Amino acid sequence: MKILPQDFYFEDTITVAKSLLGKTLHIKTTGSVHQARIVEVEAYLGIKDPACHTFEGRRTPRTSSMYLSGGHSYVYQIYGMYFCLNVVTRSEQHPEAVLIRALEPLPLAAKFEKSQLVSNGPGKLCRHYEINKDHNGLQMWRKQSALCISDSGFKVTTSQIIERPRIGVDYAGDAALWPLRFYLADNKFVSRK
DNA sequence: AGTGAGATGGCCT
DNA sequence: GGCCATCTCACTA
Repeated sequence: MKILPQDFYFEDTITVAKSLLGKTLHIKTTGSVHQARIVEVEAYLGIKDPACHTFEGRRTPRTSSMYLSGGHSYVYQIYGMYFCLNVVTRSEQHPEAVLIRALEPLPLAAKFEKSQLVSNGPGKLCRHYEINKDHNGLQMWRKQSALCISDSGFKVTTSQIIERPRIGVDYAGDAALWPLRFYLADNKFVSRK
């Protein structure tokens, strides 16, 4: 299994976001290892992005891991009951990240069942895979981390990537319209059509 | 199908 | 005190 090296995450955030589509997320929980394909992401562009937690250089305890180098995880709690998983991009001087919005569980069962729609949303996937505050600030380029990402050879072409405005950021004015949500066309596990 | 509200609590001002 | 990068269920039609 080819773990993505840390410098994979040093590129510009939109490039990393698109490149993460089709990659495999490995989640180690107590006793078991899960794998899932990344099928939907969103880019958050740091200090000049009103939708981003680090807009205008905001730096708080919650967002401190966004100021780590690319390849670290950034997990935060939202609405008191959900967690969201991000992968930090670029360098310490550029607190940007990619939100993982949906996963396709692997291996895929022979028959698609609705009950398997457990990871088609940023909060749902963290709930299902038990990703929480303990998974904040991990080095995702190391295979011994509880979270890491590999390239399993799944091919994604540019024409398969749908670009849409991000979800749930209406407070961000114009930025709410920026096409920074990316997902795989025709994938059943994407959070919304 | 589409809309609206409630759950629920840490974080930031 | 108010805001949330969400999810689910109830209700309308």
